[in-house]
Formats: sequence, structure tokens, C-alpha cells
Amino acid sequence: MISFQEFIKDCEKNCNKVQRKSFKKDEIITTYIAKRNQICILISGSADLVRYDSNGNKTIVEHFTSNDIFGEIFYTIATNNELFVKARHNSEVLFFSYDLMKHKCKTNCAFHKIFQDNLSELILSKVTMLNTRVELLTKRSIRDKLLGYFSILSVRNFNRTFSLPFSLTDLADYLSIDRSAMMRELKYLKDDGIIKKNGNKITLLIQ
Amino acid sequence: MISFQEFIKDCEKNCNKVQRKSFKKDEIITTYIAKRNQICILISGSADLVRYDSNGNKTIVEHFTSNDIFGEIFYTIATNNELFVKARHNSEVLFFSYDLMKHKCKTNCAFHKIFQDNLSELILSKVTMLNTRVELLTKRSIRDKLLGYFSILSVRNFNRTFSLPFSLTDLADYLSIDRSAMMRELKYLKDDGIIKKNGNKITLLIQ
DNA sequence: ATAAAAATGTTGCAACTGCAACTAATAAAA
DNA sequence: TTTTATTAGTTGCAGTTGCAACATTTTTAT
Repeated sequence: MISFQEFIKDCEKNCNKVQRKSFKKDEIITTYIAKRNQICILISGSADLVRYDSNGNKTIVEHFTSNDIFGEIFYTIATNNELFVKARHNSEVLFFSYDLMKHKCKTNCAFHKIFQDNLSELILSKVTMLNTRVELLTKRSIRDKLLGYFSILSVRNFNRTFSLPFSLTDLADYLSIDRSAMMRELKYLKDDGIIKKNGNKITLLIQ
Repeated sequence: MISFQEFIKDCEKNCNKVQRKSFKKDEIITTYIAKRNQICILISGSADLVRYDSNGNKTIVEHFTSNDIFGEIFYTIATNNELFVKARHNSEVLFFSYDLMKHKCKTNCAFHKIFQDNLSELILSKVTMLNTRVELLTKRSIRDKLLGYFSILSVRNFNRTFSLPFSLTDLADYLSIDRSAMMRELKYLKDDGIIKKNGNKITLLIQ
């Protein structure tokens, strides 16, 4: 899998069906509109999949970092909600067409072959990410959502102390909760000695 | 894709690496414990992926009907939560090992080939399902969750009137909300003339 | 057929969460 | 460097949701 990820980074050298583009902070990387069956892979930087619903509520549907995969192919747009991916930091992104990659390249290039062999694995990583997301969102209280998310970050970082990947405002949009209510709960968590907070650095003090 | 689904149903004739089993209502189809990389396909019937968290809250993580795919391979178990799939009706299920299916069959059987060719598509259907799930769960109120779910069922059924696939008690566990609060909201929706309800048959009256 | 269990339906009340409206602090732009 | 915009942090209040504790109906088991 690692070797595939390394390989991916050199993909334009391997296949002319792939495009690499750079994005500055806050630029829109792609908008989910038509069914272009686009697949994107984030090479470097970070980005968010953002949705605005009909009530104007913003949701950060997913947060992407290096090697994460996204694109229309993963999202059948049932509603009229606006859906786009926005760069959080300067980012580099690869663009493929799923349909083109699914079928053999005319030139029978090695890239196509390797991509096809690893496609399932790539999509499976997405499934895992989404399951984690569902697990967070099904938690019944703001406190449990926060602690659940902190626990994930703590495990990923091999450390009880970790940085939030985005601002507190965006954290609320990610957990699908009101920002002020979240701030209040963060205070309670501090008061109860469950977390320590210093800017966007959090430390889990229990368990 | 249809032909693949049809093909799948005859799979034991095609490959001895596949098992078909029948389950009675309420039987446990599989438990997500070890990383056996199991993939299951529901041939007939219906089933739920159920999770109990440390607070004893039950969540119906997913609801499966014919041709849906599930299994440990899709779920990296990060927490100690109990996770299992339970038959809602009498069901028939195919079991594969992802690892066995990934690699060529010793006998080079046709089933393996077709399975591999369609694996990505199969997993993509899972991603779509999960995205729909996330969209529901990020809705901010009980009313919006109910209407969002009803809208999905209405579209799937090509009809403003449809049956709920499970009991109201389970619907609450699926939407991750309190049952009595949900019942109250259902009453308000009726009072406001937004839905009509007759047992587990719902009709959307607006839009 | 009858008892037991599960699901539905209801309600008061308390707790939690969202909303609005601020101030303070920090970051970005002119 | 100063202004402007964004983010963080607070709080009162109202509305929503969860909890508990029922009664009623339906389903399942004996």
C-alpha cells in the first residue's frame, strides 16, 4: 500500500490520463455537481468537503489529509445541497476519471494496471473513514462527540496531547453541533478535569 | 451490474471459496470481532448492523436489504463496542474472505475474475450508502432527520407513500434519537399536515 | 386460548442544546 | 502600522430533546 501511494505521486509521468494541480489555501479544489465520476487524491496539504444545506447550515462532511481520496464518484448527490472541496492549506491534488481508469489504457500503461489493482483498497480506506464518521455522529451528546473525536486524534497521534486539524468554529461544523454550545461543553470538560486545552492543543487527562 | 448481482447468487456453483447460509429472523449473522476480512452479501431478506456503546445505547448503524454488502472488512473496530449483524427477516447470506477473493483462484475460476472486476463497484455502493447516512445524521433536528429519511424512502419507492423498513423503536435507534422525542415529533408532523401516518405506512404531504 | 413480551403512544419535567448578541483576542489585509 | 475580518470565548434565554414512567395495543410464545 505504501509503495502504491509513493507510486501515485509520480503518476503523471506514468499516464497522461491523470492531472496534477496545485491549490492555494481557501481555493475550491472541486465542486460536486454533475456525475463526472471524478476521483481526486490529495498529495499534500489538507482540505475539507463542505456542504451547505437548504437552511444555510454548514457541515464539514469530511476532512482530508495526505493520501486521502475524494471526488464525485463517492457521492451520489441526491439533494440540491451545495457540495465542494476547499483547500485548508496549500495543497496538491491528482485528478482522474474513474471511467478512464477502470478500463485498460490504450497504451496499456503500467500505471493503469497498478491503479486498478489498488482501487479496491483505496475505496476501502474511504469506507473506514466514513464508518468512523458515522460512529462520531451517532453519539448522543456534545460531550460524547468531543471525547470521541479527541480519542481518535489521540490514537492517530500516539499521544494524549494533539492539535486539532482545524479551528474550533470548523470543529463545530464537523461535529454538526452549535459552536457556542460546544465552547460551553469544552469549558465543562476543562472544569471537570477531563481535558486540558491550550489554543488548539488538547490533552486527554483520563482513561 | 445487474448481471453481476444475478451471477453472485449462483456463486457457490462457481467457486468453492464461497459459503451460502440461511438465517432465521433475529439470528445473528455475523459478529465483528477479529480482523477476518470477511465480506458478506445479503441475497434475500433484511438485516441490521447493530452497535451497543459503552453507555448501553443501541444504534442501528446500517440497514441492509437484498444485494447489500457488509462485513468486517468495511469496519475497522477502533472501540470496544459490540458490533453484530442481526437478521430482521429470514435471510440468505453469502460469505467470502476478502483476502481469498483478492488473489487469483488456484483453479483460475471464472467467478474469481468477475468478482474482482466488480469489487470496486460493490464497495462504491457501500460508500454511497454511508454518505447518505452521514447526510442524515448531520441534520440538526429530529424533524429534519425524520423528513430527510422519509424523503429517501419516498424516492426509493417512487411514491410519496411508503412503509418503514423497521419498527418505530428501531427507527429511533437508526436516527440516533430518543424514541419518545421522536414519537412526539411525529405527532407534530401529523398535526402540521406534513405527513400522514397509518401504522408503519407514511405519506409525505408536502413538496 | 391465554399469558408474556414487545412495540406504540403519551406526558411532565429536567437537562441539554441552539440562538442571539455580545466582548476579547488573534490573524489577515490595506 | 493600522484597520478589518475572523476566530475564540461568554452568557441569558427559549426551544428542543432526553429521561422516566406510565397506559395501550400488538405480536409472540406457551
